[in-house]
Amino acid sequence: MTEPIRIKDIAERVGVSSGTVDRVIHKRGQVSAVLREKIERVMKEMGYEPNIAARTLAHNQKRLSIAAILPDYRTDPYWEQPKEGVERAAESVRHYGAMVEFYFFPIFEPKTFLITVSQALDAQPDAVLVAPLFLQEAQVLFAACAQRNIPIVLINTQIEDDDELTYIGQDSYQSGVLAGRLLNFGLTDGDHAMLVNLDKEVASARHLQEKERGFKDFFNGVEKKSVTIHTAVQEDFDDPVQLKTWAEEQITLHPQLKGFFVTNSRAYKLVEALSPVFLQKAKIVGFDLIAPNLKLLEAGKIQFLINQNAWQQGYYGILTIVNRLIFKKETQRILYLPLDIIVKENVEYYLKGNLQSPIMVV
Amino acid sequence: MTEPIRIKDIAERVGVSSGTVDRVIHKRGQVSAVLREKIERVMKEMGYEPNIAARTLAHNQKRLSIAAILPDYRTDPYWEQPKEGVERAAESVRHYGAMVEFYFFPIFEPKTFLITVSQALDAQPDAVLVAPLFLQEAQVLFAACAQRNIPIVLINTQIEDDDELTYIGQDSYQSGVLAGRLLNFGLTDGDHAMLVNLDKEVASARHLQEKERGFKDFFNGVEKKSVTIHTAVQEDFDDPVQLKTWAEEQITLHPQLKGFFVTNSRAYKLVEALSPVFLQKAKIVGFDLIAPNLKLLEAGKIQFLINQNAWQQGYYGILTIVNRLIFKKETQRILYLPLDIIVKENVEYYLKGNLQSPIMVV
DNA sequence: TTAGATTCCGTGTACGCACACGGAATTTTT
DNA sequence: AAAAATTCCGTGTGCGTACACGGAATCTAA
Repeated sequence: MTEPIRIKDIAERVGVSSGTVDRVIHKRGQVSAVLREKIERVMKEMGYEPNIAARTLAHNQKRLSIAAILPDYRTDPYWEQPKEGVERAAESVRHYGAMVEFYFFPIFEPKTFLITVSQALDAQPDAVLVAPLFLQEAQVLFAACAQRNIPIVLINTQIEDDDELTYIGQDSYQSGVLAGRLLNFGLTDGDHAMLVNLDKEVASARHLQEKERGFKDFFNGVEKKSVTIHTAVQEDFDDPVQLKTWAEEQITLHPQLKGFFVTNSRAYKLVEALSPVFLQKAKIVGFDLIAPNLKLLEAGKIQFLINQNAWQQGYYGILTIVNRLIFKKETQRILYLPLDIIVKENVEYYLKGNLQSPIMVV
Repeated sequence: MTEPIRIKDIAERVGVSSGTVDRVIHKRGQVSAVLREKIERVMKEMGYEPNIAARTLAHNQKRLSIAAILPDYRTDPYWEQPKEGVERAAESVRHYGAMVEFYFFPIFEPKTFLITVSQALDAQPDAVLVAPLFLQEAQVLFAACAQRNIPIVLINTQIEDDDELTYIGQDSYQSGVLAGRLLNFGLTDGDHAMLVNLDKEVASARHLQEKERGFKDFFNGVEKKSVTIHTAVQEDFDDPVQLKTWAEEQITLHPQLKGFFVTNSRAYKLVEALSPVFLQKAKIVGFDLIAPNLKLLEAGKIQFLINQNAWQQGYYGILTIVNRLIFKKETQRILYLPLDIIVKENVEYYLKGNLQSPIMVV
């Protein structure tokens, strides 16, 4: 193995001190143009790559505080996963001087979200990780971060923007297409299928719209069977009685209904609202490996779950920030996590956050 | 954030020098029992965790050479993936003084495998990564490694042994069960399905046996449809004409045949041997994201591919070794990688080795 | 031309850990 | 009891990088 090239090697080759090379590397100026170019050339020639361990060690007096603004995990089991991913990542990077402060907001309250945001910003974080559920209110946060010049990483909900936003999560459209494919496997010609939004403010929820678009596009595509698609929204998913009534209505209305695609992690609520008899023939595709869903997957009452990798969204979100601000690495603007297809036979591999051993980005 | 505890902090608290604490940490003796216990106690109390960056930096005069003994990737596209995973990992850990030397052997030649092994061992590696395709011959390698007291990591083929072997790969039995589940989705009552081994020396290939067992167990289980299962072995898979003849025989023999489970990455060879007409109705489940399979998945001629994560097998294999020997971390004996279900709608996420940014285990 | 301002570059120290070296304290031997 | 051997522990240095500090060289202004 060839010995790694050090700053010192570059310096000696050029005939300057290591401090000068360092200034070039960090673009800290104070170096004449001639010398700078020469040093840059020699660095390329010799293939210099910084020693991360040494860099980290030298850096380690620096402290990095990250604000994680997430929906309250106590109001919705889905949000436990990003939280745990963030916690795990925080643990991994603690040694490098990064710390994470959580700020939780109630899942359906845009106004409280704004209050939470201002609390987070008051603490003067160096970076922000956020699940920007509310399009309007998120803009306020984006503006504030742009003004303070601190990087911001979005998870779960993708919002395009002029600023330097990073998104980590799923491709919602594609997940809708995939759901179509999976339902299609289980259905036969003439069946009806229904896309169900068990959510609030669906019209303004970008990711739900995208899923619907993808789902419909699949069945308009070439490979589909002749399946009729319905769509429905039910905002009162927290009231079992009402949900049951609603579900039975749908079934009577569409007797050919054989398949459901629930666009978020609440497939279990739909299953609970459907009669056991009906369930025997029904095919259900949902999202996310949360406990109530897993139970029904195991019982054969949910056929497929698409894993949104919520845990990884949190984990990679933090790692991305640390990579940028501590290791000063280039990071990608958009990281689409895989759309894992989960059945009971492979579910166990996706439960522990996929990363059995702590992983550190270098 | 609480400041990280350093060796120095421990030393001051106990009233000794950092050198003494260091000797306790590394169990290098030269410390009285009383003091040792006291230091160990204080370390726990204060929750000492070594600074990986500093440790790595201090360690860095050490060199670690790893021998990677793999089937020749030129004879079988499957083996490109582990090779690339190993290469990527090698790149990530180069800074830490680890280097990987490849040793390739022809995929069906046990004798050449032995020669390759002795070549690898002649180079005096500090650790070995191997795909032990040949049960008998692998024992020779295990013995040699045990004698030299160097750790060995197995990928792809799991072999139990008394020695301290580490296995990274799939759970073959479970992948068979999963294949059963997937085929079951596409078949209807009364259909026949066939498990096809396009391989040589199947009887002594542990992982193929396990897949078969899992597949059959699924259809003997509760949730299955009434599907009749056949199994077949075809060793002359490299001769298209012969394979075609054989395939047509099977179809005439079993007119109800609607589904195939190919137990390795050669599903594409079966597809090429089947008539287009027959393929329109056939359901095919295979393994691995190699180019010819991907093309057929895209074309809708293969319904499902199960991803064996061959890339990751190589990647995590190297990382495990580095974790053990450089970072001195505990590593797990068995790492079962996920059994990803791949359809054309989610295939793209699994192609780039899943790790877009270089990742280092710490 | 000289003092002052500015640009440019070298030196030194710290980061936390690993380990070699040697000195002090204790035990064993003479 | 003195010498030798052994156990035990502290000190010092290096790993490669980041950055503060200050000195030397060059440039500007009087």
